Amino acid sequence: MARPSTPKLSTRAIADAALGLVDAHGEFTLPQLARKLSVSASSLYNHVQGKGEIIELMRGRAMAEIELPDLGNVSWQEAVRAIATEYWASYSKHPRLIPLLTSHTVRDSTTLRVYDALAEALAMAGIEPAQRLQAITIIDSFVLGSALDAAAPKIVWEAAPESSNYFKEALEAGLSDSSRPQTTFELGLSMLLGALGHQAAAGSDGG
Amino acid sequence: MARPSTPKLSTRAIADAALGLVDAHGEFTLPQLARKLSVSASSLYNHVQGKGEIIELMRGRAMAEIELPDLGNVSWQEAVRAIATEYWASYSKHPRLIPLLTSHTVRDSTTLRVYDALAEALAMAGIEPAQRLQAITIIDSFVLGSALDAAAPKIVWEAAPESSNYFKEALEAGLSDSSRPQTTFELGLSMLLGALGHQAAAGSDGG
DNA sequence: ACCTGAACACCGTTCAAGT
DNA sequence: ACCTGAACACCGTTCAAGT
Repeated sequence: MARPSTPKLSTRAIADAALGLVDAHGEFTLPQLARKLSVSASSLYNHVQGKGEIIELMRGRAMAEIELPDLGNVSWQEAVRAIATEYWASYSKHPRLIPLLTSHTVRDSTTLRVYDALAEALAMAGIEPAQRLQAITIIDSFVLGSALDAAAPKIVWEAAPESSNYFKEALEAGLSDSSRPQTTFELGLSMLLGALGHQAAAGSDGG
Repeated sequence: MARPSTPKLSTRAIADAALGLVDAHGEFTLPQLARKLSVSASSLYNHVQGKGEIIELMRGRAMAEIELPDLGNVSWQEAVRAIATEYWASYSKHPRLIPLLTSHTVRDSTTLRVYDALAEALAMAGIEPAQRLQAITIIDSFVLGSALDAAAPKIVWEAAPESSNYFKEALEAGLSDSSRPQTTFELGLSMLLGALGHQAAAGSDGG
């Protein structure tokens, strides 16, 4: 019963099973993963270099869900908005995956195509290369931070007995809404888009 | 040689030693930490509940470096800018700590006072409680994401052989500058502050 | 090529024993 | 109260052995 005629494992199956564990428990170990796949832990090494590669496979699975807009049909602002929102949503579907991703360098092509699309939309807006990199970085930071913020069993929204009234009344006013993460993300994104619009307009005036 | 007359350990010493390991290696183990403190691993448990508490102690050490502005002397926008910049800077001093923090709930009072100060500055601007919580969340997300972005041996700035020209020329235009993370953060923060200013003005008009 | 089981060095945590 | 060393269950990874 050493080598089966049809393989029991594949990188796809490994990634999906691992993602299931992370969604459920916030972490995963190779013995857990192997058990879930009805296989021994050492078998995983026939398909994968180690635990790190499994994390990169999960990133790919999450990013694969992103559908990019057709850049020919919409304004650049709508394009950037759509890309950023898809990006945020795919992170938010697997919030507990994010902490695992942040300590790893990315080289995943599925992720890079999102940056490509962003760059193209910003170029459409007439934003010059140097400002374009800054804009991408700012949007990326906000998306990642927002997804993290939505992910973490958050601070602030639970315990602040000795806090100022300014903070407490803000908490009380904002708590109950379950769609808060989404609407807050969209508001912040609109702020950035508005500012990028001004910058693009000023650039085409002056330069 | 069991109990020394003067204790060899303290939570402060443990946190500082752990922070040194994380800064240097991006992670830490209890045996490593114990060795650095010339102590056995089990001794740590006389001062600390476990590894998780050590992470929280490190968060406190990082946040303790934040100096909050005197809110009486500056405009609310300058106050928010100063708070957010200090916050970002203290994360950025220990970039490799961030991934460890993101999977933990916060209850650290040193961190909460930063939110208090932010809330007060936004209240000064006349921003109502519900919008105040959104504004705090947006700023927090951007600060955290920007620090992470500056931390990670980043994607994008290395490998994109098959990328679009729009993206490549942005990369080429932006790479060489070593102060890029700081200036990009400040630009994004200004974008958000401008939008918050509009919102505050509109609120005081209408309401 | 692909799975197994034994083995290795390591980890976080507990606990009786010492002063 | 505070440190030690032995012990436990667990982890990631390697590798010879099987088909």
